[in-house]
Amino acid sequence: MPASVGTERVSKEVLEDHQRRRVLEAAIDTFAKRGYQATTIDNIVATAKIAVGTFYELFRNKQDCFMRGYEQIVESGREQITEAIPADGTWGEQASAGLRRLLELIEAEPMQAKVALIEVQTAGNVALGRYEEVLDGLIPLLARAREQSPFAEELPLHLEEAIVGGLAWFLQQRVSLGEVDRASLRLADVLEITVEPYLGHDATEELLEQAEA
Amino acid sequence: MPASVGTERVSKEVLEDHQRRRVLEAAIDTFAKRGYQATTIDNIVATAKIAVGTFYELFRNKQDCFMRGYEQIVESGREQITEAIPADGTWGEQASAGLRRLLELIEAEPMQAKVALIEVQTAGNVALGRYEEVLDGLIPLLARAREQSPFAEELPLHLEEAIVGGLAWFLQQRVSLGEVDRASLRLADVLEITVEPYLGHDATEELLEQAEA
Amino acid sequence: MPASVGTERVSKEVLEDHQRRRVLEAAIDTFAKRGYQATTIDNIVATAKIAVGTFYELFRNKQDCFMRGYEQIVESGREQITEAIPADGTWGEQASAGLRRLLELIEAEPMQAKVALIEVQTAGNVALGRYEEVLDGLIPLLARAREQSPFAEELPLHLEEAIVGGLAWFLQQRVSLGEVDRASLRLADVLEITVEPYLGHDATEELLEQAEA
Amino acid sequence: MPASVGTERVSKEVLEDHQRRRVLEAAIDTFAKRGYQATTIDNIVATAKIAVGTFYELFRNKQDCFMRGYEQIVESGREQITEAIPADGTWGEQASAGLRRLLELIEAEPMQAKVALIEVQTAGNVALGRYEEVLDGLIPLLARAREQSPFAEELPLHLEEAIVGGLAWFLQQRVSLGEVDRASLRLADVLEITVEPYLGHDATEELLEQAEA
DNA sequence: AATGAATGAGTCTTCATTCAT
DNA sequence: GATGAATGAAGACTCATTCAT
Repeated sequence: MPASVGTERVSKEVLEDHQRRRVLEAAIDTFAKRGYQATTIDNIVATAKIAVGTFYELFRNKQDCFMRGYEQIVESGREQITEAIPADGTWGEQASAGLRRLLELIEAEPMQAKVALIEVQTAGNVALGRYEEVLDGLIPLLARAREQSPFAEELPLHLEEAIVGGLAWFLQQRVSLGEVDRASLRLADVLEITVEPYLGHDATEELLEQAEA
Repeated sequence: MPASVGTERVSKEVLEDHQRRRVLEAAIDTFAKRGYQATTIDNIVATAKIAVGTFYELFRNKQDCFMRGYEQIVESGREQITEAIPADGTWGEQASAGLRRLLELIEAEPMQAKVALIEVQTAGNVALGRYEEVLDGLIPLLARAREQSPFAEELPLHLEEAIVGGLAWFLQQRVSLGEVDRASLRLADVLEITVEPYLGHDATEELLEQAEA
Repeated sequence: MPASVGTERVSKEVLEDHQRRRVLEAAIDTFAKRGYQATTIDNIVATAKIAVGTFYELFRNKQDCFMRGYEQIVESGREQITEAIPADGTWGEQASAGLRRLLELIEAEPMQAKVALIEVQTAGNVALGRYEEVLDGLIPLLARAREQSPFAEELPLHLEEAIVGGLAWFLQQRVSLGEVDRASLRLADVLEITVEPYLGHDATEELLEQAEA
Repeated sequence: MPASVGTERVSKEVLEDHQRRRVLEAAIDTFAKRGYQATTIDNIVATAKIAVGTFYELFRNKQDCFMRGYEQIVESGREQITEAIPADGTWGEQASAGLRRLLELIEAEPMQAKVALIEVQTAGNVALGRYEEVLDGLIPLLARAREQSPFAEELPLHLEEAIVGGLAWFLQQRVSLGEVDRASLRLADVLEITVEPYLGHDATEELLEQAEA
């Protein structure tokens, strides 16, 4: 009965995956509210309404749970941002669209944002290392702008690193203050941080007007 | 005997202060080596060669000990950097001199740097909040450059915030990789991140030549 | 439909019995490899390729499973040893044949030997009590030799108890070291422990020659 | 102040040792009453009237606690038995005196006897291994009798092993049934198991009369 | 003033057992 | 009849904090 077995197996894995996702949502909320260190397994299972044993069926331990939650946030964020980026746009248009979607995501899911931007730095060395990896992954995307930059010659060697750090810091500040609404978290500010160094003031203004149209 | 009592009290406080400083050094090393969360009171008192009771005589708890250590690092850093800044220089010269001293401090005391740049973010919300305050304290110092900037009109609203975040990120990366020597942690890179946005490429180059002369 | 029901019931019981036997083999292997305490129900069902629920259909709990495994080993051992004993031999010949078969069984099934001789002592008081019962069951078999012993008058009151303990200890040592091959586990040694006290040195030698012929 | 420091240190270690001994007594009682596996740290600390943390100050874990208890029993037993053995006696007289003292010890401290003879076999592989070592340590003491045995030529190769196992088994049975009084645990039986194989029936009888005189 | 032994609350983690499907 | 997901009780162990000396 290979077909039947196959179906069963798949549905089992799917079910487990589905539940893991559900529990991760609860876990992310808990991590966001209490902080990684202050969160206990009991807190998570109480929020997720599962038994302790079930938690350990789904995750190796608290660290594993956190990391999977982080990866889920990053992955889903990446997907949604990629979706928002027009394939045939200029670099500036793509950056603008992607960042706009990023801000929308933060506004829509501030808990996830808190975990992905703040708690990840407090969740031990593994998490911190992964966080650095994720941010470093943005560097090549930024670097592509150099080709089109009128100031290409003069751009600092570590510009991308500085921009990534600056953007992360800017967002982290807003998120930790709970200022995640459209009015506090403006595309203008974010474009000035990330795009203007490459394209200059005027081109950035134009992108902004385009985006708001 | 008010005078006598006064003297005793002062000398007692002075003594206690002196010991606290000594213990803080040990604590900072321990925090740097093991990470804030993994550090136990026992670890600290073992390194400092004091008794547990004495620790609680000097500090309210681990958090208090960490915060005082952090403040000590920040305070001593601020003093030494202030010392290095020429009172009669231009903003660029002052920034250059201050940052140069900062890099020297990081190279001289990598443990302190690790605590002040990395561990502070993992030591709970109080510490993280204070860290943000300290970084925000740099904003007005940077903002003073706007007056002298040829591009004053075009500078982004949140430029300072982005620069501070970018600088912190850049330094954090180097420190966490242990790359704190002169060759890895170059003044050129740091000036490009912090000064160039205000003064432009050429002026920054000049400052660099000046500094290396 | 009493006949039908009867048939069903019998066949059901037979089936269940068959499966239980199969599972017990897996359980015995697991107990031998991991030790009684370290063995979990999950270990057993994984080895036996059955579901947890099925395990509880077949056994009341881990203890019950172990005890049935132990009884199975003892029963099958008893049967095979009985088979090997010549009905018309002298006591010495019967003892020699039975012990020879015992050593062959240990060599053939070292896992079962480990469970029956070692793990049984660590599986709780019930198991230990049953183990003592089984060994005590050997006492009358040995005691039959008194009638034929030239030293009958002088034989110690508790000779059988001492012999049983001595034999068990000797075998336990070999099994726990994995020395269960013919060369390490010699009939000569075993006969000297069990038979010589009754029949003396020369008669035992003769039995040995007979056995090796 | 080296003397003072020295004194302090010694007294500290002595104190800790003293307490450990006190706790071990409680632990031995608990192990004897509930069995090794069923004994929890909480059981022990409740009986010893100490805090959990104190337990872990004194022992690495339950296993460590048990092993130290076992070693203490063995050591103290060895000392007292050695004391009881006349330096200038024949081997038979020494054996008789030593075994007599052993039986007295078992009667006086049945809890210790239970731990040293029974629970040790259920306390995991390390304990079982050490138990075997201790019993094996008796083999050379027994083997010394061969020199004086009239049947030296005919003695089985593994006689000592069998005697040790037989004696242990005999004692274990009595102890597990609680039959540890003089009437149940008779020197006569023990001498017949251990001495008679070497010296024969009559010499053993004589030793017994001597001992009871 | 300094010490460090003692405390016990708080967590993680395992695993026997149940029961809905 | 078989399955294995879910349960949660139970136990080991850590470590911040106190307090008698």
